[in-house]
Amino acid sequence: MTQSLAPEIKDCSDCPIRHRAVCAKCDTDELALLEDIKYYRSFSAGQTVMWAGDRMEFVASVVSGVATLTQTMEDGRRQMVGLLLPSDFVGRPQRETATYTVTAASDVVMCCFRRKPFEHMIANTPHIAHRLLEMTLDELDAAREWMLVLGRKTAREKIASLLSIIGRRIADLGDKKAGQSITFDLMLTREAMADYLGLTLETVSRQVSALKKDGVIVLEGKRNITVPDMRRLMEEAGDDSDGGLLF
Amino acid sequence: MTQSLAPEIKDCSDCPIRHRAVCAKCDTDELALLEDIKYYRSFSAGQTVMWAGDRMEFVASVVSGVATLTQTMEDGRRQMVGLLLPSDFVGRPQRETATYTVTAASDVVMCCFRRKPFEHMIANTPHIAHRLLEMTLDELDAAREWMLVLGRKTAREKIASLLSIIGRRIADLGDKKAGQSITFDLMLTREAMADYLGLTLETVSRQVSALKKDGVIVLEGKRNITVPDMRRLMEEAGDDSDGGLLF
DNA sequence: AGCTTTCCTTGACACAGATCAAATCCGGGG
DNA sequence: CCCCGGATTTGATCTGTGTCAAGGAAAGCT
Repeated sequence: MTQSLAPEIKDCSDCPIRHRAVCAKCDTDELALLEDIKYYRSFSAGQTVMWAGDRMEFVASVVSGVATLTQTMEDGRRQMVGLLLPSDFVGRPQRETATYTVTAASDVVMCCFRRKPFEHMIANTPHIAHRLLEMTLDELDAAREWMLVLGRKTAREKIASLLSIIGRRIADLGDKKAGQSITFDLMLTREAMADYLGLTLETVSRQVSALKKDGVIVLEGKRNITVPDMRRLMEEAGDDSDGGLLF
Repeated sequence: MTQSLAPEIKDCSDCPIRHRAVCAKCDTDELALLEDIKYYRSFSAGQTVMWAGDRMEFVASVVSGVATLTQTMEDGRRQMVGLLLPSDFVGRPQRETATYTVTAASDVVMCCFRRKPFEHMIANTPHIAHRLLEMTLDELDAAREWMLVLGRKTAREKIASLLSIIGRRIADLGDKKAGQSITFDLMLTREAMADYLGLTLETVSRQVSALKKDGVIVLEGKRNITVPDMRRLMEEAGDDSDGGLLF
């Protein structure tokens, strides 16, 4: 539960997210400036990275692992509002306090930037500002896709949507195509899935079982998932199946 | 139903959204450049501004009126994913085709920029790029707040949340404080409200009636709403009532 | 090994909100 | 002033998902 596990990465040129993170467009000189204000931190599964309302000392990129953004109501109802995979950006420049609670869903390594110097760099480094805008627009699109899931899809479609999205992002660099078989580890508990989908964990469990029974997915243990036919999964998600060509 | 109604605004210095829109930070010279690539368009209530999948010829700011962003599933289920009030930005730079359908909920005037030249300006005008980033981050926060509404709130809380958000934005420049009485026109049909909230229009109607019966709101006609006590409304919305100081 | 804890599954039942169906309201056109 | 069509309200019933409850399985600790 301590914050240990010194990561092996030292140099940006070795970094696994070098070409997708907020620094993607930076040239060598700009990277050198970033190196000055960056430091790595590791979090173990379950650990809270940042509490909503806390003063935000840094912004960061997820290097490895999965983290979640959640919002909680006074009576305890909880909704996940963001799922952070490697290369995703955490924190909002220009804001003093965190709006959401950030939690490590698995062991996580983050590349942190001290907030003030990073804000300064945004103002002076168009490559960073533009990349951040691009990433924020992508997140906004993802959030809007999720609003459709939350507002209009059935429980079964919600589960299929979640698996489909995670599957696509995980198999991302593995250049898979729709229709092929994909295997991945789902790094979320049933409860976290429920929080993402606006369901109860019981309903999540039942629907996962149902998708398994119907052969849409194959489970090995509780978390390792194989999708024999991605197109089938996307149909179950209620997505336009023509969308299979995208991503 | 035609696209007419030439707006009276000609010059940016007269513009009602001058200090809140994407151009808020521009200086005189930059505004002059924007004037060259801008033109006004009017849309009457119900008219579609842009279809999802269409080629996007322009991006725009809403000058007056209310527009909606919606997403539709193959079987017709519909979810609103954005509510565009004056000063909000429409369209995504760097993207050829529209992702969402944009519809005028009331009569709307937009300040449109031809897309290509505008993208060029973003690249060369930090004031615009930064303001756009800021606005996009705000929209992302709004989308995430909405995910909590869609995922975890009851029908009554959803209605109260919608009224609370619209009320706050409308009474925005009218420097109202929490606890004061606010009156405004709700420019949405019950169906549009339902699409925003992930409900059916019947449920919307019932819950609006219930809030009225309980004195949380007062109706004059179908659309004109008075909120005697904003704090009460926010409690009904399930929001932390301390949040009443913000906005 | 046995114990504890955490996560997951499954079943029985309740209820919020959906669905189906009618009636009513209201503004605009003739 | 009456008629028409869309928007809204209201009622009756149905159903998907939540809630409550009871086990089961895997993983870590002593």
